[in-house]
Amino acid sequence: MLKERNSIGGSGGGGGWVRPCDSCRSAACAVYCRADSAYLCVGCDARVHAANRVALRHERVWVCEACERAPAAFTCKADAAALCASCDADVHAANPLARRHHRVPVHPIPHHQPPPPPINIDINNPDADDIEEDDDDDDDNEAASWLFLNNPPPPKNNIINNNNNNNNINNNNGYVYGGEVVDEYLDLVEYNSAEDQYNNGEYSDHREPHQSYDDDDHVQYCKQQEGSDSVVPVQCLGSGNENQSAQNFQLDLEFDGSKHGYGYPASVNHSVSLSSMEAGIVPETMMSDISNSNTRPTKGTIDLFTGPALPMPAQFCPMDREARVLRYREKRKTRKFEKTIRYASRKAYAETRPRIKGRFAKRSDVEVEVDQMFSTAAVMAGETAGYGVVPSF
DNA sequence: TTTGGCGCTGCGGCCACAAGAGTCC
DNA sequence: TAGGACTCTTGTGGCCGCAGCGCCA
Repeated sequence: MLKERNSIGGSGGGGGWVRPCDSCRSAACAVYCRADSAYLCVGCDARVHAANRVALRHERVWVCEACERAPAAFTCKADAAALCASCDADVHAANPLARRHHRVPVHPIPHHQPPPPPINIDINNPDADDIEEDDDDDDDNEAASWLFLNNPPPPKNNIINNNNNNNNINNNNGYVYGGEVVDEYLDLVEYNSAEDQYNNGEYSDHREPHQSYDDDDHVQYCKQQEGSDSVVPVQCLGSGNENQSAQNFQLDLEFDGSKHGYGYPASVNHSVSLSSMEAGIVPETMMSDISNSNTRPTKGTIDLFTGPALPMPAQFCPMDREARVLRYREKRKTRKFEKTIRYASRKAYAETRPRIKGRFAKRSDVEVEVDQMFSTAAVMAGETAGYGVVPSF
């Protein structure tokens, strides 16, 4: 299993090349082995460090996700990224918001396992050592949950207190996002990153094999959760409300369109105000493509109940996942946060439309007649000029 | 230390209507 | 099956109201 890696476009990184794996020389490196002083791809890392017990104990860290050339030194929770010292300085000196990001020194990847390390959650034993031993570990696991999106988030972020009877609100004021939680510290970038990860199916296998479950397992999981006195996972909101639990879980699955084998995952309409942002204009000719290629459910809704659940492959082959990761990275590089104008003609019309206190106002008859006169004159002029088509904006 | 007032900032809703999308015949 | 008529939905920008926050007395 590969670690989800969100590279951040720090000025300290990039440069157009990625350090290749020191072993195979073909794949991009993913981890840095301090003992070997070697940069390895995931495949070679697994192969090399599974060779013997000594190698098994090699201390490894992730390669910086921004420059992908140096070992990571810090983990930024808000960016959900492991960065080297240089990229960390560059990225987090960019603006005051970035400076507020909570960063912790990156911890080495523990005893060799297919990264990321699984977080064993013993529901019935919250005090188990597998979860957290202290606050530091708690923070680390939280960071890991962001960094290693393949993992389920640790209970801290994913729980609510039964006694508080809070629905869809966790203790950290995070936002529940399809069973995951979007941290309050996350700005638009992170939010969109998470969205893109969903859209790209990056969350497809965010559960470890032993933690992946089907509906029956989920029911069992919820029952276990509900049997717990202290914590209840977000997926199992409302004790005794199996329908709610099932819906939440179904929501989670719907986000993970890859499991269904859909060409596109279930799209979710996220309303983000971009009024202050520069607008990029999408040529209207593209709209037909967009409309045809992405059938959307009703605005603000997720199609949860239409049709039976499709069979889901439990695992993707490594090549498939690698391709998906590459596709995601490409998409991330070209991602734009500007407001996208889908219909330039509508924009032009809206700008010329009469307003009253900012609201669109009805056009008076005089204005309509004037418009008709102008349009007629324009058509006439176009005909005399030999043009039979009135161009759209 | 607490409370109330004030200013600033950001977000969401509202409006009309052309154009796209879908349905029916 | 193609195409016209019809209905429904979407998207567009600027202003206002409101909530949240910080500052000060």
